[in-house]
Amino acid sequence: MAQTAQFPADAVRPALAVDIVALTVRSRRLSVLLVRRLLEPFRGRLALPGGFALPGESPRQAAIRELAEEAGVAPPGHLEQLRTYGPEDRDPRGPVVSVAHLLLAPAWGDLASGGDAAAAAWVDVAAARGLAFDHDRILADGLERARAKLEYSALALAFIPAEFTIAQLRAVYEAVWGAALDARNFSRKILGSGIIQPAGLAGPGRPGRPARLFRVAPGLDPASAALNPPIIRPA
Amino acid sequence: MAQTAQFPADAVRPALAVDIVALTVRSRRLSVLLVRRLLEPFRGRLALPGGFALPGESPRQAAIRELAEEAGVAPPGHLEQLRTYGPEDRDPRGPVVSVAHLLLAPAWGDLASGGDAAAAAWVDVAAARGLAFDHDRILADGLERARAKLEYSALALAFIPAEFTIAQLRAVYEAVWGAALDARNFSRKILGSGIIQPAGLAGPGRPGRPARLFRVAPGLDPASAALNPPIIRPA
DNA sequence: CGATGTTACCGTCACTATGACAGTAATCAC
DNA sequence: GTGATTACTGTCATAGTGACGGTAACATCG
Repeated sequence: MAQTAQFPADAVRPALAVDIVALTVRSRRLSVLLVRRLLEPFRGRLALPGGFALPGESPRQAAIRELAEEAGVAPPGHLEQLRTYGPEDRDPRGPVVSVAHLLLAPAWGDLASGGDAAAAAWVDVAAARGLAFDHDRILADGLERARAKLEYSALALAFIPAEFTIAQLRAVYEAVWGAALDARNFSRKILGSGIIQPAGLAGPGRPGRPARLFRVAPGLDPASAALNPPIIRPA
Repeated sequence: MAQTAQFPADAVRPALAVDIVALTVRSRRLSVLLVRRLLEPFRGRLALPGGFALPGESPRQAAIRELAEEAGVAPPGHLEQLRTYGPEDRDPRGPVVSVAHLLLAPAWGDLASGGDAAAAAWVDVAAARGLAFDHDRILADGLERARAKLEYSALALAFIPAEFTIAQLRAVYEAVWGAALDARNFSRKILGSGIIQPAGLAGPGRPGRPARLFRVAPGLDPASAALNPPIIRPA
C-alpha cells in the first residue's frame, strides 16, 4: 500500500478506439458513411469510419478527427455517444474498447481519402451488410437509436440544411422509418409543435405549388429539444 | 507494414473500469447504492460502486462482479449500459475509461463489505452529492436516463418484486420523478397498457381496502417492452 | 392560350386519450 | 356500531389522432 496511489497491477489496458455511425438522407433514402479498409484486419471490407484515439484525446474528439480525416470535413450536424463495445472478441489483434458515436447530419459531398481507409462513401443502409469487425451490430444499434430519437425529439432537423420545406422534413422521417406518413397530418403536428419558424417562400423551378420555407425556431437546440406531442412511428 | 497486423505503436491504452448507478425505491424514496472508499484517491469519500475490469471480462460482467463484491449479491433487476466517460481528467493516477452502467432493481438487504470499499449502502438520491471522481455527473446522467425510460417503457416493473399492487407501481413513478400522480388516472393507464396481469388479492393487515395484486404479463420483458400509450412525467 | 399533371396547403370528422374530479367499496382501530 | 384509511369505478369537457375531401399555385404540353 504505497502512499502514492497507483493502478492495480493487473488492470486491463485495452486499446481505445472510436467508431462512427454517420447517417444522412440522400434523395429520400437513409444512408450511412462507410469506408473500405486498406489494411489488415478485414482488408478490403467495408467498415464504419473510426480508429484509435490519440493521447490526450476524448472519444468525442477522436470521432471528430477521424471523420475529418476520412470524410474530408469537420462533420456538421449532431454527434452523440451511442454505446461502447468490447474489449473482447472484437479485433484479432487484441482487446479493443470502441466507443461508438452516432452522427446525424445533412449529406455533404467532399468525401476525401485519408488515414488507413479509402475514400468514404454514402451507402444506402439497406445495402450495408457484411461490415468489418462488429460493425453490423453497431450500425443496427445506431439505426434503432436514430429511429427512436426522431419520435420524441427535434433531431430530424439535424439531417437537413438551415432552411427547408415541410416536405423535406417529412422525407427525413420517411427515410429513417422506412414508412410513408400522411403529409397533411404531418404538417399539422410539426407546425403545432413550435420547433420551426417561417422563413419565406421557396423559389419556383419545380412543378407544383411553391412550398413555404422554414428554419429552426430561435433558441431551440434540435439535440435537446423535446417534441411535444411526439410523432410516433407507424407500426 | 508487417504482414501480421499489429496495433499502431502509439495506441492509447487507458485502464478499463466500470461504475454502476444502482437505483431502487425504498419507502417511497429513490435511492442509489453508494460505497465509501477505503483507498486513495478520494479515500473516505462516497462513490458509486465499481472498479477495474479483469482480463477477459466484458464491462457488463465486470459490473455484475463488482456489484456482487461490494453489495453481497448477484444483482436482481435490469442492468444496462449508461454511457462511457474518460479517459482524461477522471483519475489522478492516469487515464481511465469507465463504462458506466445503470441498474434498476428492487431494494435488497444483504449489503456486504468487500473489495476496496466499505459496505455499500442505499442513500437517498437527494442526499447523494460530493461523490468521488466524476460520479456526481454519472449519477445525474443515470437519473435522467431512468426518468426518461419510465415514460416510454415498462421498466418501472424492474424496481418492484414479482407481485405488486398498482399503488406500489405508482410509488415507483412518484419516487423516480419526484412528483405526485393521480391514482385513478394512473390505474386506468396501467390497466389499459396490457403490461400487467391480475394475480389475486393482497392479504389484509393494513388499514384500507385490500388492493389487487398483479404480476408482469406473460412473455413481456420489462427491459424492452414499450409502454403504449406512454405515461409522461408532469412538468 | 387552355388543359393536364404535380406539389403544397386547408379544413372536416369520428374516435381516442387525457386531466380533473365525484362517488363507492372494503378494510382497520376503537 | 363510527370514523379513518386505502382501493376502486365512473363521468365529463377538452385535446390529440388518423383518415380523407377539397383548393391553390406552379410547370409542361398541345
